[in-house]
Amino acid sequence: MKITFKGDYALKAILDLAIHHGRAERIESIAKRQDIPFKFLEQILLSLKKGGFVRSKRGRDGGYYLARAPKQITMGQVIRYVEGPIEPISCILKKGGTHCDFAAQCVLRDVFLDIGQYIADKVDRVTFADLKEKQLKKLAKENKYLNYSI
Amino acid sequence: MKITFKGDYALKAILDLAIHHGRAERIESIAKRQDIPFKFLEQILLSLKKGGFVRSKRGRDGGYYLARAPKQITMGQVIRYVEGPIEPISCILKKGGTHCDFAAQCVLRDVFLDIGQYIADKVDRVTFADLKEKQLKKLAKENKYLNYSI
DNA sequence: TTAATACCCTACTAACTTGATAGAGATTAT
DNA sequence: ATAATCTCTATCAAGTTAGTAGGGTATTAA
Ligand code: FES
Ligand code: FES
Repeated sequence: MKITFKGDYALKAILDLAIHHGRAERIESIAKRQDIPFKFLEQILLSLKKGGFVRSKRGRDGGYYLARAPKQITMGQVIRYVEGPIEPISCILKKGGTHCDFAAQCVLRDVFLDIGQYIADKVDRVTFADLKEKQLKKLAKENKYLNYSI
Repeated sequence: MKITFKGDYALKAILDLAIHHGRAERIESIAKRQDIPFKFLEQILLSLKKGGFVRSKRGRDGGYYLARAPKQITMGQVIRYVEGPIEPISCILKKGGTHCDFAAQCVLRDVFLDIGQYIADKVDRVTFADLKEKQLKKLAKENKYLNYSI
C-alpha cells in the first residue's frame, strides 16, 4: 500500500513545472530543486512526455514545460499514468484483467472498492494549480520567519 | 497501491475461521474453501499465530481457530501485521524511519496523509464479526435463488 | 505402543519490480 | 562549429512476491 519513488518523483517534477509555469526548465534544475537523481528524472520526464503531460524543447535554452495549464492536470491523472490503477486490488483483478470468480460473494472486495473510490475521488479533485498555490503559501510563510529566499 | 496475495489470503483465512468460529479447522479445509495454495497458507497461518490472531491444536482433530472473538479482530490489525504500515507513503519515511527533511514544506505529503487517515479509519472499524455477518447474508441470498447449499 | 494425523519450521527459488546508471545520438542557439 | 540539452536503449543490483520442498514434532485414536 504505497506509492513508488518513481510516482513521487513524477508528481514533484510536474509540481515544479507548475510553479515555474511559462518557461522551459532544464532537467538538471528540476532534479536539484526536487532532490531527484538526474538520470532517473530524465526517464520519468520522457515518459510523462509520452503521456502528454509535458512538452520539451531541445538544444540550448531547452527544457521541459507543462503541456497544459496546472489547473488542467490532476494528481490522479499522473498517478494512474505512472503507477497504474489506484485501487488497492485484493483479488479484484485476477490474472487476465477481468475480476475473479468469487467477486460477487466477496465481502473483502466491497471494503477495498470503497477505499479505492475514496482515493480516486481525492486524487482526481486535486489539481496542480491547487498544489502550486499551497506550496507557495507554505514557502512564503517560512520566508517570513527564516528570512530565506528561494 | 495494492494489497498482496499474502495479505489477501491472511484476511480470507481469518474470515474463514470467523465463520467456523468454535471449532478447529484444518489448514487443508481452509485452503480448499478459500482457494489458497496449501503450503503458502501454512506459512501464513504460522505467522498469524505468532501475531496472536489464531491458535492451533496439533495431532488428530487438530487445526486452527481464532485466538479471540471475531468482533475483537479488525481488518486493520491483520493488514498492518502482514503488510506493514497502511499509509501510502510518499517520501514520508526516508531511509531510516524518520520522515524526510522536506516534510514540513511538502504539499504532496498532506494529500497522502489524508488518504492514509481515511484508509486507517476504514479498516480499523471493520471487524471480522461484521465481515462474517455480511458474508453469511450474501451466501443466504444466493442460496435462495440458486438452491445450493455450502 | 504405535501409526496416522496435522501442525511446525527452515530453506530455497523463479519471476518480477524498483531505483537507478551508462552512453551514444539528435537538435538547437549562438 | 560547438556547447548545451533532450532522446533513447540497454543494463543492473537489490529487494519483493508468490510460492515449493521436505523433514521435524506433537497429539491421539486404536
Ligand atoms: S474479489 Fe476475488 S475472492 Fe474477493
Ligand atoms: S514528504 Fe519528503 S518531500 Fe514530501
